[in-house]
Amino acid sequence: MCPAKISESAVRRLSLYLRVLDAFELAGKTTVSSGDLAERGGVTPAQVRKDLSHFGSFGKRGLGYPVSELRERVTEILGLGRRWRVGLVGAGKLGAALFFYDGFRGQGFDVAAIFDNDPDKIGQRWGRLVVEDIESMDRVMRTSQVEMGIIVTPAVSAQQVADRLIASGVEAILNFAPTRLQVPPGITLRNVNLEIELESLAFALTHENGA
Amino acid sequence: MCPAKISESAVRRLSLYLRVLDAFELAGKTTVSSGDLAERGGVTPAQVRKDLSHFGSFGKRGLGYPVSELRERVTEILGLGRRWRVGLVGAGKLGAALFFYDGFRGQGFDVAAIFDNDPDKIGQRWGRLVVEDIESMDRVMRTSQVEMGIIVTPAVSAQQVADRLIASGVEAILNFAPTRLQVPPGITLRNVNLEIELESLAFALTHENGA
DNA sequence: TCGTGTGAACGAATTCACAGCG
DNA sequence: CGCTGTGAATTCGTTCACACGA
Repeated sequence: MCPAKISESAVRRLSLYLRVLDAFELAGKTTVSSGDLAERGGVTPAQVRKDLSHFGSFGKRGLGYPVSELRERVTEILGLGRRWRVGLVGAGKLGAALFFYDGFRGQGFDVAAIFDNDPDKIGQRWGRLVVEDIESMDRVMRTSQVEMGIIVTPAVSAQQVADRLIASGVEAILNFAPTRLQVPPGITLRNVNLEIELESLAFALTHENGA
Repeated sequence: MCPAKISESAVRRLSLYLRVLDAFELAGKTTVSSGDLAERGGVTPAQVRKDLSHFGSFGKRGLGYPVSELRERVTEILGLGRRWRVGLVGAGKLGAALFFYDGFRGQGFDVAAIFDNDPDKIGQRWGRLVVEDIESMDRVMRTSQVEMGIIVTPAVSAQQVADRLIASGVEAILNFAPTRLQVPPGITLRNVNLEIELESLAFALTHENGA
């Protein structure tokens, strides 16, 4: 009922449901059925029920799920009942875009440190933070109690940055650099790779038969 | 051998192999085994062979695959034997980061138009382009022969933008807005959602047992 | 009756294991 | 031999279908 082995995609769907629940709660609905959630989330009702059932029985038969309570439970399950401290490595354009992106702090994630190795960037003030030298990562990460790292450096530096992050105690990394990173077991890594996304679109357009 | 139904993840692995092949070719290697590719790509040798076998027999038994030839074939398969024209919708920070990102044009993708609905942004010169009014999307997209759209607008505008892109003849969309987009069949959609990635990291950190 | 929760059926994707060719 | 190419076996995720409780 609680934790066996939840698939990566199931977890991502929970994020989705959470957003749908937010919308329903805002709209004043007090209960939703798996069908309601499914429709707004673009999945099947059975999928919704199965996903939720991994963590317990939150619904009432014949009625559906209590919106507010389910929202709380899913928030808890995803580990969003608290705030997370994030370190951003790479003070380039993409780093800036992420840093100044609002729906970030709104969701419980605080950027607590920014790093770069470019002397021109180090010392710059970004909002309430100052861009730190990558060399002082270990010290800064520990004093700021950073738990997650986001890599927005060029590909060549990414592995080195990942190694440093891990050495500083970070156990979860989101990598935007177009490189396959090697991380030891126990470290969670997610990749966002623009090139791969575009190439998969190119493949789809090239191999579509009809239309 | 050629086209049945290739899974999305298999296509993404092809992108990966392509990058590994680039590295091998640069290093002067002339043949690689599935084991070589697997090691550098973080997958199993059997997976590599299976993925490639969907498109033909490129290897020699007892020897491996000819690097240069395989690289050409995979490039062709992914639809990267030509350049693609991309339209960027949203001239904010993230849009700018993507626009000025190099490894974009390097991979065969050219941003051919940028749109926004903010009067302050419309008319701005970005490199060789001028930010266009979203209202003129249909005309601009057609004269620029744009084939793919990238959405980097706030969530509230994203669906409307997607509809317009599709009306302008675009059949492939990469969506960075944190919203579930509805698109008709025949339109390829990929989502990149920062919030979902972070939440999946939060889940992983919350539910890790060992350490 | 309605919608959940869930075992069972199904299907997709990965891995295994080996025949076959250089 | 060594390594590919591929059916067979397996694992994993999704969907079905129905018993059960509100």
